[in-house]
Amino acid sequence: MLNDRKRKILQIIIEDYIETAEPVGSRTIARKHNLGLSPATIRNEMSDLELLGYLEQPHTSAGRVPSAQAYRLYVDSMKEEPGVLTENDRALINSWFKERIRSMDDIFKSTAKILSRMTQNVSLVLANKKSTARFKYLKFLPLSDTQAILCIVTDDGAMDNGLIDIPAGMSAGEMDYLSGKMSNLLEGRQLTEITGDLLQEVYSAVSEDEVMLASLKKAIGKIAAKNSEQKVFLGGAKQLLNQPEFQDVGRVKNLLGILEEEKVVKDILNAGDDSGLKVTIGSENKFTGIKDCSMVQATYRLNGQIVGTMAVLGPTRMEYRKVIAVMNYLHKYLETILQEPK
Amino acid sequence: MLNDRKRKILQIIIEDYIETAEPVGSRTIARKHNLGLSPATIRNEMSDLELLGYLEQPHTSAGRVPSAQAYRLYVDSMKEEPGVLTENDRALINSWFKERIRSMDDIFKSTAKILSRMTQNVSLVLANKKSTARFKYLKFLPLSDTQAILCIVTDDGAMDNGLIDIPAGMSAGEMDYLSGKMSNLLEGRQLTEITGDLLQEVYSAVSEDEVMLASLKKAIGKIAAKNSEQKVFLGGAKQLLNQPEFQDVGRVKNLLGILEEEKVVKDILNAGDDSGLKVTIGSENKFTGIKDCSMVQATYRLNGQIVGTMAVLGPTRMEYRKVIAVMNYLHKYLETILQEPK
DNA sequence: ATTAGCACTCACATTGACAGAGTGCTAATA
DNA sequence: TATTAGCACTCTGTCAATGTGAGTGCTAAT
Repeated sequence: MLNDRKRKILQIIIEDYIETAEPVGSRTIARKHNLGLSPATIRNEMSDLELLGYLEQPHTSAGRVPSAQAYRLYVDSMKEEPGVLTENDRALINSWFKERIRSMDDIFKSTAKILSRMTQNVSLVLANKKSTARFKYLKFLPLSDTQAILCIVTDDGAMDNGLIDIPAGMSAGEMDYLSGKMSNLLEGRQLTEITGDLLQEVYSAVSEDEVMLASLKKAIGKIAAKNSEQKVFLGGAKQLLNQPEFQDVGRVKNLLGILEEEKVVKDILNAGDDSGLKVTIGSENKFTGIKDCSMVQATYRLNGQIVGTMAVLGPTRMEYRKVIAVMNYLHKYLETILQEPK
Repeated sequence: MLNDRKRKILQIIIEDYIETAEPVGSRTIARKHNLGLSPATIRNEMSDLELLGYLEQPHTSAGRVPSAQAYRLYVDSMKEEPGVLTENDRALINSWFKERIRSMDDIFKSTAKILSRMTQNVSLVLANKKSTARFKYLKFLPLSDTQAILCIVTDDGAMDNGLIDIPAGMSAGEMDYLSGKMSNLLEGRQLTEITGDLLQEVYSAVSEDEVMLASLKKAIGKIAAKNSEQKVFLGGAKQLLNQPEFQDVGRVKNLLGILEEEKVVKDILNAGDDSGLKVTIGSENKFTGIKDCSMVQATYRLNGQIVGTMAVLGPTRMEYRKVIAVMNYLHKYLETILQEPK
């Protein structure tokens, strides 16, 4: 469809525009790149490219600007030769992570930070906690005469707890007996499975106290909810202001408003649960408010399970090559980190 | 020091400027407020006020703008008649909280949101988790042949856990014995007290396994660290852009940069651990980067313990009256909410 | 003590001229 | 037939000149 020369010129325009944020003119191209072509020829080609929908003109007698369609082509053709990070950048990432990972949360926080730092754009990281951990056993730890702590241990070694009411005067022995029985009956179930009905069934097989049942239900519900919680980490909102397209305060306000709504951010990130890297350009985005932005998004998994999603959000004029390279590297890096049990 | 008329005029200027963000001129004052004074007289008074340091002139032949000193006076004189929220606003706050409080975190999140909504400024909320809870008992829950879960229960009913290594083949009975002994020896201690030395001492009284001791140390350290963690909640960064003083992108960038550095925000909020409400105006702020802003800050407590700090940060031209009213109300409201155990 | 009047200052908006960068078209050229 | 030189034209951004409006300070009159 596009001959080599057109393709070459288009690429030059895109990369030039990405770099300078200024409409690119024929003369500039001829001067900067040694194509052996006069500005006039280039003009003709550009005219064609505009007709084909790859270029746009902000106004007569301005240079030209790549269209969403052009970026699409650019990004797609990049898939074959993805571009690599410099040794320097990789070292930076490695050392950054080495220094500050203490908890799971730190991993996500660092990811957000690095993404925004290296790409000069906003980063969004969604930590998925939709756990598929299976129930292993539960235990009651006495607290006072009428209260105890419910501990739930899952097969991935995590545990959680909640406060429950117990019949006054229940002995430690009784509690152990109860928990042992229940553990046997519930072992291997998904945590989310242990809802009202199943719990009721199991419980009534071993005890009759209604108060305790009710508080057990409540506590387990809370734990299950917490375990399927999704957490959002943002980074680099301020980088936005370095981008010329966000010199307009209205636009910044718009985007900041979106980023502040945690629910919206979650929706955006959850939408892209595809495999691998996904680039959405301009109006390809389905969410109002970011239709004039581009987003590069990747989902990372552990043993097939989705652990989280990371994304870079910025103007359509984005350094796709660099962004994709960073994401690819981070992606691989994180999967190895997550492999080691923390 | 200031006679009544000067005081009155100064107040008018301050409130007018807070409302319009435009330098206030003598003629405007005469027109808007029925003082029975001609512009010329007002001009003379304004001239005096400028000499006294209460007013500033952006340039000759512009109106005048209140100085930090003027705001100081304004805020101080407000202490006597603090200003109250409208019934409407109070209802708004009440219903907001009623709807979304499920966990402790929700309280802080909501606080941040409301503060920024109602004041049109950035809000910062610091949740203090510097717990003074005392150790109650610990328990080991077997996980595998070489690992167990350490549960630590404190006297406030909270509990925490961590993974530890155990000597291969340790029986449940042995674990119970060990935990019982240690619990007895440690009961009543502050969590942070149980550092290396004390733990070592207690542990060596009951067992000799070095591997287990090491991993115990690590796990308890982690738990103690987590319990003294402080969490920051922000709200309304986008409101900033509605303020005329933040039409300048550079200034926004500056402030956003600060807000993104969690550590800096913590420092700022921790600095004001005074009692009650604290207003810092302009250069009264000790932190570079917000020296051209004002901050209203309140610390809330529960049984004398500091639970958190909330603050509103904005331009020196801030609706102090409203902000203070909101903070006062929230402050009281939160203390009653926090009273009820969650 | 207050005020009317006046000269003066400064920011800001408007206008017009002009340079710079770019385009499209046509005719000449390889 | 593809390329290019040349030219007229268009649009933006900048700069200087100018006028307007809001405000001040001072002086003299009330």
